[in-house]
Amino acid sequence: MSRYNFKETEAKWQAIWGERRTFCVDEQSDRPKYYVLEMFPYPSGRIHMGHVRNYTMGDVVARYRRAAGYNVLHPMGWDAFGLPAENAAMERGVHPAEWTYSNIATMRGQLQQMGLSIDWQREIATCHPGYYRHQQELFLDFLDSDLAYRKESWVNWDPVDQTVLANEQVVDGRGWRSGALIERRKLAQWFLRTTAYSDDLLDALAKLERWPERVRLMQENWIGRSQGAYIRFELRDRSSGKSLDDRLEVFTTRHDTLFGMTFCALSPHHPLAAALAAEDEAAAAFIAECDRLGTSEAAIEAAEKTGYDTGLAVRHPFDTDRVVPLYIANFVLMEYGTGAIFGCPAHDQRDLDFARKYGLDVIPVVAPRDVDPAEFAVADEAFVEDGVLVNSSFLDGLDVPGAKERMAARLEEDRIGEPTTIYRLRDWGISRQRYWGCPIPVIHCEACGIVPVPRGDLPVALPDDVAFDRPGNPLAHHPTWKHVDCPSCGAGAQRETDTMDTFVDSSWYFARFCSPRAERPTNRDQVDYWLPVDQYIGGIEHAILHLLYSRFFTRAMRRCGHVSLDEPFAGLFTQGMVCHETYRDQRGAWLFPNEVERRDDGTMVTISGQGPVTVGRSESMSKSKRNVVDPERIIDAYGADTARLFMLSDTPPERDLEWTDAGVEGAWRYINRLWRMVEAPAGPLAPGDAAMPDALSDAADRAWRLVHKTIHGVTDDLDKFRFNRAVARIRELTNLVGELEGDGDDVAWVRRRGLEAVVQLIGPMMPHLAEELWQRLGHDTLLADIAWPAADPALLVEDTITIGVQVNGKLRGTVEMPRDADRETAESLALALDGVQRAMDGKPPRKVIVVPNKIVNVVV
RNA sequence: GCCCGCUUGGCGGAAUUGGUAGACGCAACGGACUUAAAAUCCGUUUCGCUUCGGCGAGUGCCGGUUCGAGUCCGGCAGCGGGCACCA
Repeated sequence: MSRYNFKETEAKWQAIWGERRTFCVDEQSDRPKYYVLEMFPYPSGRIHMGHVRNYTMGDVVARYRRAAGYNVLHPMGWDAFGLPAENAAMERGVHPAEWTYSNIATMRGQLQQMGLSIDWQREIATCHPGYYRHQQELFLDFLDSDLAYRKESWVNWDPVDQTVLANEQVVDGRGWRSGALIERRKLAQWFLRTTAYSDDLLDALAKLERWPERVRLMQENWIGRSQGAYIRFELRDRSSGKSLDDRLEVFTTRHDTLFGMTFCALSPHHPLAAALAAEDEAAAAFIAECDRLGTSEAAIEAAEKTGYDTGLAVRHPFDTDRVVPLYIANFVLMEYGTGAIFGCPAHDQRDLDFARKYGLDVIPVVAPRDVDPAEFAVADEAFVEDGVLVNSSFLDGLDVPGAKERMAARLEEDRIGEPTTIYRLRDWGISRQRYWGCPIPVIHCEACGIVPVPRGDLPVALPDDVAFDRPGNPLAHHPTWKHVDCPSCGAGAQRETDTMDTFVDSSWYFARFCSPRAERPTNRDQVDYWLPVDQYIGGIEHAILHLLYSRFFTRAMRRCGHVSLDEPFAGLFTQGMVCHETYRDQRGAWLFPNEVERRDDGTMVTISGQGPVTVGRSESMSKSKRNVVDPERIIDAYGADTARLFMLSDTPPERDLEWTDAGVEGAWRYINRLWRMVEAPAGPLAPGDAAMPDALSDAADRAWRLVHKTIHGVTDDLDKFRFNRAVARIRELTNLVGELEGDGDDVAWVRRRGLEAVVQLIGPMMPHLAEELWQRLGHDTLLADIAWPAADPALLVEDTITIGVQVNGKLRGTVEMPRDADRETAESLALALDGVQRAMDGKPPRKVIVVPNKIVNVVV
């Protein structure tokens, strides 16, 4: 018997699929369409295990749907713009384009080695002018539709590198590369009006039934629609008591607690705070201190709450003798509401922490129902639940919702406020002061203002001759690129040098795949045929931003006539990460898994010097911790099918997967076992065209029934993304078929049919091995072109079943009985069991619960 | 800090709608084959006790609902994802 040669076999079938164009799409098909898409990769250099997992899952879905009778679109492309290319340029002097295209070439080869059923004719790269020129057209459409606009906003500015930094690039208030203290700066930036669709993006979540509930929840919270009220307060100078002209407008969701207000606070970026800082050095210093936290909401909210007393006072609108101090506080966000709040420490934990720190009053105005209001006090924990309003004048005695309503009405009556709905969602800032991105196609003219680039002049292409030897945006430094004549008046003008956020690139690539070479961004016939994506697969880390931006983009594209639908992804699956143990040497330096080995006594040592190795817990594979395994090495050593099977076995796809050598070996052993079962079966196989024998022995019948149960179960599992269970079921069937003994016609027939079923069912997971075995079983049609097997419903139900018998809820035995036996039969069979009698200890049954075909529970 | 998840044997996990906890795989141990090793095949394997018939405990922790809870409810802990310029 020949050994399974995976190298030869995998190359052979990849060549055959390629020659026959097996996976190239045909829109003329009369089959129903099915669009399966995995999140396209960033071309970082080489594929990693996360890619292998993602694309294996997608390929299983694509191949399964194809077999199940669908016209499947399964494309691949490259999310090719972004910072790492510029970092490579700076660090190694290689041009971003060269670096990117060379990475793409490498990674394309690696993906092709995986044997994915991808239509490579549709490949796109977002850094290619053939892609981004259409993105520029979309931008111009959005500009025309008032969905794109320019405004000033705050950024993290690195004064040394002369660039804007992402929050993750700001470490302890300093730039990651330069080490310079970062500043907050206001910069004119381009925005997309995501908030135009706040309500729609929120309400439409309910219709995304094939999305994970938690993703919908996260998006709901992200959009953050809340009902509340604006309230305008009179401001006074605290020392003079004089009333000021300016009013302070706050937003609150707890207007019911207005009588518990003991202070007000401004965001450090509130215009009033800026005005105060202009005349008050201490205020300016405080604001500067707040700015050092950067723009990250996480950093701001996790920081200790601090404030600066402005010396101004706020007058209570209904208790007019009361004035409370006005602070500037680091935890008030300018981006949310009005950038100013009133503080009610008794009923908000953050306000309470702040009040305790600055010695402010705490006045409870909502008391729990079961407590005497006179006795009720707030200590370290704010009372945030519903209760009865107290100390609140015209609100006393109401519950929280009632008080909100009454207060809202009163605010409107007195014209000092009104109820409102606000959102946490902000417009999407897409400006990046970087080279390697899609140029924003506008021109700044001194006379005409902002002038869109005429559509006939698109694309606005990136210049190739750029230098990264000085700080700042290379496009801005380029000697000629930005100098153009104004399309409107012809005078000298300047191109916009900002490029787009790479999230823009990935917000419509799924639409471009439908007609990747079209002259316009989309071809309406094609997108109408293929969209929505039936199954989208990617990491949970994209649960909010990428998916929300894509949902927004689809709506915006619809408004501009490029697509006919709102929701791009009908089904979504979010996969877990791939993890590995971490290793460090004596000096604490991280080690790659292939630098260490396990000794017989179980301890780990370095291969080079046999030095001691500390094993850390398993974490998501990352270059920085070196706990990575290169997929190419696994594919070289064991083949793509082994890597694919391992990715699907054992761990449910939504959970994190632990990469282990032992698991890989297990997958490899199974492949060889299947190979042997076909190459050297334990007994004869019936001819391929043999008819079913008239009678089956018990063993053959049992195996034949399992074939059908497995087909049924695996089909259901694949529909529900339970790949690990599907693998387990196929292994069970493999075991039983392998155990079949004898050379009778019935056994020989079931043996053949069993093997064929195993090969067909494992096909989407291990396509190369399956094609090879299918051929060796005597078929001359590609397995990839064979219809998915169907289970015979008659073989799925058993005549006798075994159920558990409990006494007082504890299992005391099992009993076999005919399926759908009546209660009396079940009860008497159950009571007759030795273990049951023993457990009953002579006591009469008080009650016998019989759940047909499930369980009998005797209560004594 | 806020939002969202996850937690079952030595390990990855299975368990339909609340109905026999541990399928399938890994590892370990015992055996067969072999001059030997690898590979392969067979067997054992939740833990504790056991007179070997069984008995008791057990799904992160505490409590509740139920004839019956891994599954439902309340509280807690640990770990992870996201927090708007990484992709």
